[in-house]
Amino acid sequence: MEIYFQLITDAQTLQKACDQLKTEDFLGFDTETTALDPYEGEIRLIQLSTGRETQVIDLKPFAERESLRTSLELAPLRELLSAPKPIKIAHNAKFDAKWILHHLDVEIGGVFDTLLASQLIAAGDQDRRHSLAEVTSYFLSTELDKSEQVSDWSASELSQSLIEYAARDAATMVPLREKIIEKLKADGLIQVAKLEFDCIVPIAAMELNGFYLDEARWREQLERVKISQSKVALELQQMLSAGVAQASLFGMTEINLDSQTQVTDALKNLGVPVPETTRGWQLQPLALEYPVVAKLLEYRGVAKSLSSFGENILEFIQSKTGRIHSDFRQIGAPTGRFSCSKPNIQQIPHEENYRRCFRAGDGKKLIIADYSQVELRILAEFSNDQNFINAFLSGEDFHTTAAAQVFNVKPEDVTPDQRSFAKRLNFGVVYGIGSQRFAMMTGLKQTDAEDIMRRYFATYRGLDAWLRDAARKVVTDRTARTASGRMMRFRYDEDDRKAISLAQRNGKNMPIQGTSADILKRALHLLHREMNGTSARLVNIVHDEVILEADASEAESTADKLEKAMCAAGEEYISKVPVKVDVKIADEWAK
DNA sequence: GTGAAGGGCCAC
DNA sequence: AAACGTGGCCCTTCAC
Repeated sequence: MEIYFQLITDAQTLQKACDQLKTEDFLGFDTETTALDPYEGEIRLIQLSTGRETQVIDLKPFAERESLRTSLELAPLRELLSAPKPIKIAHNAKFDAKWILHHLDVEIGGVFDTLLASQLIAAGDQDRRHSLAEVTSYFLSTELDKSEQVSDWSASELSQSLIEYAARDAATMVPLREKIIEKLKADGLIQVAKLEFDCIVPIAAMELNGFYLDEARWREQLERVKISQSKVALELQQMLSAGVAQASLFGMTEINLDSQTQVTDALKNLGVPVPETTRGWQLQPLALEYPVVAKLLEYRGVAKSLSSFGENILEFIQSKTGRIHSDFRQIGAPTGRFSCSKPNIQQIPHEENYRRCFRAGDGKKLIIADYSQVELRILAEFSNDQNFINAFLSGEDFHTTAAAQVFNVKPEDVTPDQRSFAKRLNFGVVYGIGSQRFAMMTGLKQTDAEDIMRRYFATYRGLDAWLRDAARKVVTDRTARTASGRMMRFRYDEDDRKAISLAQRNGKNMPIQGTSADILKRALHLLHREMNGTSARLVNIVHDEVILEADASEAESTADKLEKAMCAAGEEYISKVPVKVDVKIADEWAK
C-alpha cells in the first residue's frame, strides 16, 4: 500500500492541516510515545489520517518552544482532538487518551475503538487475539508489520521509514473501521459499542488519577501478618512432622508448607483421609476432627495475605504521583465485566485492616457508592416474576421477605436458618446453582435441599421459567445477550454434556452479570459529564461499586451526583423494581 | 533460567 | 464436575 504522509513541525502547517482534517467524518488516530507510562515519557508523534493521506505531527519541536499543556500553537490540534467530530478511530484508545489527557490537557472527543469493537464481535471467543496486527489481518486480510513498534521515538531526527511506519498504522484505521462497523451492525452490537466507547475517557482518567495507598499503614499491617505467619508456620510444621518421626530424628524434616504434594504426603502420614484436592471447601469439614487441618487452613489464609497482598503491591506506587495506577481492561470478561491488574485492586481483601490503607489524600474525602443487589434486581426485571418484584417493592430486607414467601410465614416469624437458605438461593440462582451444590453449602441432606429448591421455584414461577428459557435458548442459539445487546457466543460439540451444562449456566448468568456491567459503564459515562469542572475524580471501580475522591468541601455535592448518575444508569435498564444505591462519604475505603 | 500448567484463594 | 458465574496473582511442579 502506498502511503501519502506529511510531517508537521511548525504551527502554520499544523493550523492548515487541522482546518482540512476537521471537515472529515472520520480520522485514523495514533500516537507514538517514548514510554508506556504517561508519567514516565513524552508523546513524540500524533498521527491523523483521512485514509487517503496522513498528517504526522512531531511534537518535539513544539515542546521545545513551550509547554504542550498550554501551547497556543497546538490550539487547532487541541480543538480537533476534543471535538465530537470527526470521530477518531484508534486501536486501544485508552492508551492514546491517557497520553493526550496528561500531556496536552485534552479530553479526546468522539472515539471509535477498533480493539473494543473487535472484542465485542469476538463475543468471548478466547482463541481470538486483538492486537492491531491480528485485527487488521482478520478484517482487512492484509498483514501489518509491527517490527518498528519498539523503536526509539526519542531520537532528535526520525528516519523517513520510521515516520512512514507511524503514518501507516493511522492510515489503516479508516478502512478497518468500515469493515468493523458492518460487522457490528450485522451482529446487533451498535448500542453496546457506543456504551463501551463512551466509557474510554472515564477509564483513562481513572488510571491517570490512581488510588492513594498509605504505604506506612500497609507496612504496619504487613508486620502484623508476618508475625502471625511465622507463628502459624512453626505450629503447622511441628504438627505435620509428627507423622514422620524417624525423619525428625535426623532433624531434616523441613516440609515446604506451600507445596501441595509435600503437605498432602504429610497429612496422609498422620492418618488424615485426604480428599483428591486440598482446597479449602474440601478441607473445611475435616478441620473439626483434625486440628492439623484447621492449622493448614489458617496457614493458607496468612500465606495468601502475605504473598498476594504483601510488599509487592508497594512496588506499584508510582514515584511521580505516590499513587497506585492499576491497569483496567474494559472488556476483561466475555460478560462485559472489567478486569484489573498490576495490581488488581478489585480483589483487595474486604478486611478493614487492608481496605483502610486505601484512603483519601489530605483535604480530600472518598465517596463510595455501590448498587444494592443489582444482579437480583436485573433478574426481577428480566423474569417479570411478580412475587420476586414484590419482594423488592416491599422495601424490607430482601432475603427475609423472600424467606417469608418461600416458607409461607410472616416476615417477623422467619428463622435465621430460613433467611440463610433464601439468601444462598437468591445468590446461587444467578449462577445456575444445582441442588447438589446447595446441599453441600448448607449442610442439608440432598433430599432436603431439593425440597427447599422446589419450594423456591414454586414461589417464583416466573423466575424459574426465565432461567429455563435462558438455558434452552443458549443451546438453540449458541449465544446469550445482555440488555445492551452485548453478546457471548458458545462453541461446543453436540454431545459434550459437560460443555452443554456449562453453557446453560452461562446462558443464565451472562445476561445478568453482563447487564450489571452495562449499567456500571453507562453510569461512568453519565458521571463523567457531571464531574466536569469539579474536584471529583474517579479512583476505583469494583463491578457494582464506584469510588471517587473529591475535595472535602465538595464531598456532599459529589455524593449527590454519584448517586444520581448510578441510579439514572440503572433505571435505563431496570424499570419494574427500584434501583437502590448506597452512598457514603469516608476518609478510608473501609468506612 | 524461563515459561506454561495446575492448584489454591482473593474480589464481586 | 463442587453440576455456581467472572476475573488476577501467587506458589510449586515440570518440561524445555
